[in-house]
Amino acid sequence: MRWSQSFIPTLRDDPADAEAISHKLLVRAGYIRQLMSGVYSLLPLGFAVSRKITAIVRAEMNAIGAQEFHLPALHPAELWQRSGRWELVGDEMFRLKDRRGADTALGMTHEEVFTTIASELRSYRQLPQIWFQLQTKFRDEPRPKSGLLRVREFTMKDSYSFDLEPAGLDASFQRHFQAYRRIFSRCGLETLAVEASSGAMGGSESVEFMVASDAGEDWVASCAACGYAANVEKARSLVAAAQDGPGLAAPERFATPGVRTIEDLVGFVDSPTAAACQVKTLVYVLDGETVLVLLRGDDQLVEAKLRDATGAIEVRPAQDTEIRTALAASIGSLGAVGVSGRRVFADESLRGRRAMVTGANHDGFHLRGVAVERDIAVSSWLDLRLARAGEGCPMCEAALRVEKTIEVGHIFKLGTRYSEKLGAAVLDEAGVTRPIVMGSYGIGIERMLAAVVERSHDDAGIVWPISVAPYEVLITVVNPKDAATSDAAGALYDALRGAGIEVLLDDRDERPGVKFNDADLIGIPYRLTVGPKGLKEGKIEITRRQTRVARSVDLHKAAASVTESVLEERSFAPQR
RNA sequence: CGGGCCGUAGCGCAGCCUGGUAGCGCACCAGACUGGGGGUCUGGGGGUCGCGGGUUCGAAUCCCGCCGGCCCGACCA
Repeated sequence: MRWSQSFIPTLRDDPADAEAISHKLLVRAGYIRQLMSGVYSLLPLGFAVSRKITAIVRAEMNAIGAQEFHLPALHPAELWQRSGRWELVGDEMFRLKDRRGADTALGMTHEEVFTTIASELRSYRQLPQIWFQLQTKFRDEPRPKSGLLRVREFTMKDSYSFDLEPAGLDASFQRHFQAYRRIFSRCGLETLAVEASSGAMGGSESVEFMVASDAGEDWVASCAACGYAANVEKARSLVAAAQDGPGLAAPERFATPGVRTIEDLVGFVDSPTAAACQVKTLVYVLDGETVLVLLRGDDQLVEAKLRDATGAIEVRPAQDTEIRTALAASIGSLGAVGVSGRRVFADESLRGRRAMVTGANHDGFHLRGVAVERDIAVSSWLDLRLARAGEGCPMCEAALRVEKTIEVGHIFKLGTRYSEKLGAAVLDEAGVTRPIVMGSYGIGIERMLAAVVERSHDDAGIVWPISVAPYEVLITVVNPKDAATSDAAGALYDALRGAGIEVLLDDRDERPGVKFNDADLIGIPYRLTVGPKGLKEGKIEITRRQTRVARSVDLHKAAASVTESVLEERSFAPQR
């Protein structure tokens, strides 16, 4: 492609309010433009990268025997009502009515539609199956942000496995795990595979593929010693057992005027108390039922853990009036001592603790000398707390690291939830009807694109790995008005294209500096500089974008030399 | 959904407080010079000032409502 005839609108200024670096760079370098909140156009360069990524995804999915489909984005409500998710997913689904008033929705995922098709499977002998598609998903995110990292419309590679037995699902899951590893690695992304919460998707087990980045929104706890890694929504950790004093025979009420928070109580003049010796009492509403959630004063609740442990669908903090109704006190003086007739979920770290301080359910008063097991009617002991860096790995006790990450892939073992509801079953060897055991697997294509940029850029712009670069080689024509330069560059361009190399020819009538800066910005791996200076010696320059180191080569050897380098670098992609 | 900020040329912004002919930089068009890291000069084109209503002789500016965008929080498959 000749740059002078293409649409590559680079900018000199950063776009306003672009937070993530990938967002800034992709806009400035002319890869994407925003249309509305969380909705982006891919410009020719952006779409070229997207095609590179999807080609890799396709190849690796084909390699595990998956078959490609293309399903509708527009879904009838009835399908989602049958799976029970019409209500469940709430505002996150874009809903519309057709001209007859029928409810429809834009698909946010495709379990329902694929399962409907899978209901045509009749025999266990047709299993296993792996089906996939590259399709647009719509999710009405409450807060789109960070450019392509969190959007409302995006391309997803989603696949679904269909097996007779859980053991078969395990195998399909493993194949996806390996395929995902190869996909991310071929795209130049180092990923961490972590245990994750399955959330509203349901199912028994799930693994997320995470790319370490400050632009991400997920926190992951990991152990360098044994390899344990989990999303903090799921991560367990070991905390040192607290050594409480002997405590009191019974809880004792004391006045704490003006104390509203754990911090206030820590600094309370009359009777200061470390946060670790307080019981934090939270009031939550689980599917309409008001419950108490107890944590150590210095711990934070992970709502996903509460949701997973209780199986609740809607989990939210209680409102002030609901709290008053439940405990007859306000935030700041809440406690669970003496509470009955209400479920109380306590974090494991409170087990056996004595001499604790907690609210007295009377504004301005707290209780001390509370022995949790003696004084509080705990319904269930659960792991509910947020794991923190430095705490012990649950597998090997080494110190955990906690880092911010971008989720680029997520694989789920679904089981029979969808197949049972939507009637996808086969006859087994004994002639017995059995629901198909399913898995579902997703990769966000544009999010991957942004993640690569987050991980691979420098002060001057993007640095694409050759596997996903929009072009492999950029030829910078220093002075297109110089006939010798223009001819030499044109000949080089033709030669490289003839050799199957993807080349962009920067033949714009711009100053050299403009072209060099744009070249760095858009990030193509190899840049060939063709100009009068070098040509006088019969030379051109080859510059690697990554290192920005240039070497001079003879003009007549250049095409062969660059072709060799590109082919060699292409082959670095890990093979199966 | 709560808190904050912002909508003026393709992009980045000033003007608004204190109402009176709509501006600047970059980009764009024409021409000239120039040509190895965002060059110089000359001349030009481009605006329902987010939308609607109100106040006023007169509104980008003041008032009300709405819409859109961004950031923080909540939420999130």
